[in-house]
Amino acid sequence: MQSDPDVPSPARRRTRQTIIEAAIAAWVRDRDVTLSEIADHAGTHRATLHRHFPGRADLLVASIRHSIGEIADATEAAAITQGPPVDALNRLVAAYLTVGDRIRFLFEDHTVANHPAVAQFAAVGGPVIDLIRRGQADGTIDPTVPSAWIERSMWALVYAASEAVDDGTLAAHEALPVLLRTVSDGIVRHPRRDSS
Amino acid sequence: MQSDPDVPSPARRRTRQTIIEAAIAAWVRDRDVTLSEIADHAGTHRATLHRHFPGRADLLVASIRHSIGEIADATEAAAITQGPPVDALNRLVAAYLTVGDRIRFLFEDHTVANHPAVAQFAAVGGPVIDLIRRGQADGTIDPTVPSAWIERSMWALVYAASEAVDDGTLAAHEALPVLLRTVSDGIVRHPRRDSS
DNA sequence: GCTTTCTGCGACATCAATGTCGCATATCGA
DNA sequence: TCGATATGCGACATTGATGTCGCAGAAAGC
Repeated sequence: MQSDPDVPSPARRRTRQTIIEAAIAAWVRDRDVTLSEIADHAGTHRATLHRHFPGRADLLVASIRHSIGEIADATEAAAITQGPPVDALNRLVAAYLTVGDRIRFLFEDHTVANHPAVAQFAAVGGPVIDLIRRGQADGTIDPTVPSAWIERSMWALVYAASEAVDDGTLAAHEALPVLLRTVSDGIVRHPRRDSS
Repeated sequence: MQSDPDVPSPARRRTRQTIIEAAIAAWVRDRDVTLSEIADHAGTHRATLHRHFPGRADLLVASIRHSIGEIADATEAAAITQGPPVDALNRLVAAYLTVGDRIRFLFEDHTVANHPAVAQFAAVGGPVIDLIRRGQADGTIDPTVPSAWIERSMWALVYAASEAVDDGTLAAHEALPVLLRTVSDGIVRHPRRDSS
């Protein structure tokens, strides 16, 4: 009855999403998980997984795209073109932390991070670099270091914070303030000029 | 003839070290390299590799121990129990950066990072936590965030800097100053109180 | 020089993950 | 209720990495 061959049935879409979700969760914990284990974790059968994703590579690409989409949505919601750069940056970091597991999935491993599908991610990074440069121009963000490094260090700290929450090093409620503090001001205090 | 069965021949030790070195270098780039490729990269034969390390797991453990040893040596050389905490911390970060590739090897992948052989690493981390607490006690290091998080964020930024040098985002000569700057002061500048 | 040791080389078996298929059953949508 | 679709299930072949072995040649040590 193919009402529209391009639009898969709702049921099919649901299992597809379930599998992707399970794959990301499993891959964050262990890059070497078996497709069987992913299928189990998704509450489905390995054969079904193969029906949705012919090969491991296909599932990987789908998971990457899904993650990038969510990170892009979060970035979008942070409205980083609005308001003072530092405020925007705080919103951005907070947004990143909410999708910390996706970020870890994308950058935990070079095989994934260097995947062609992640290259598309540069499109998401553009506005962020613009934001950083804007802050550097008005002096509110450190102009003495490359903007690319600022972006990189942000990612690194968000990554670390997300991981710290997962393994219990940080409590969920303290992660954001602690992260913002470290990103903004580092770890050294200068009592003479600023004792806060 | 066995002059001493516990002391392997010099030649044997050399190839062993060569293989370990090649393994770390290869694993940093790609967690899924074949033992054949590692052997090739070491300029030896796969069978020889198996003579030194019966299985992949053995080579992994040896590589982990080797890396931990070098990181421990670097930490030792930083003399972090000496002098003002902030100075010691700067020396420590600089020392970490010199062994950045080992650090990336150990923490790039959960399979390695959670390996029992890495647990021994807690022994290396003890003095670092002491250092951080010392700085928090005298007010030169941010006392408002957990010391474990400070240590974690240091690792994360060293990791990122080492990676940035490797992929060309940072030039080798600028990596250390940029890293120290970010670790110490974060990325936000506060013109009213400190315009440097 | 000679003996010991280590390495190069290639063959072989093994094993786990992957990918494919056919059929029965359950579930969804009209 | 009925037809189409999606899934569960298990069997099968394939493939690539791994680990083992024996032998011959090179290198190191005395």
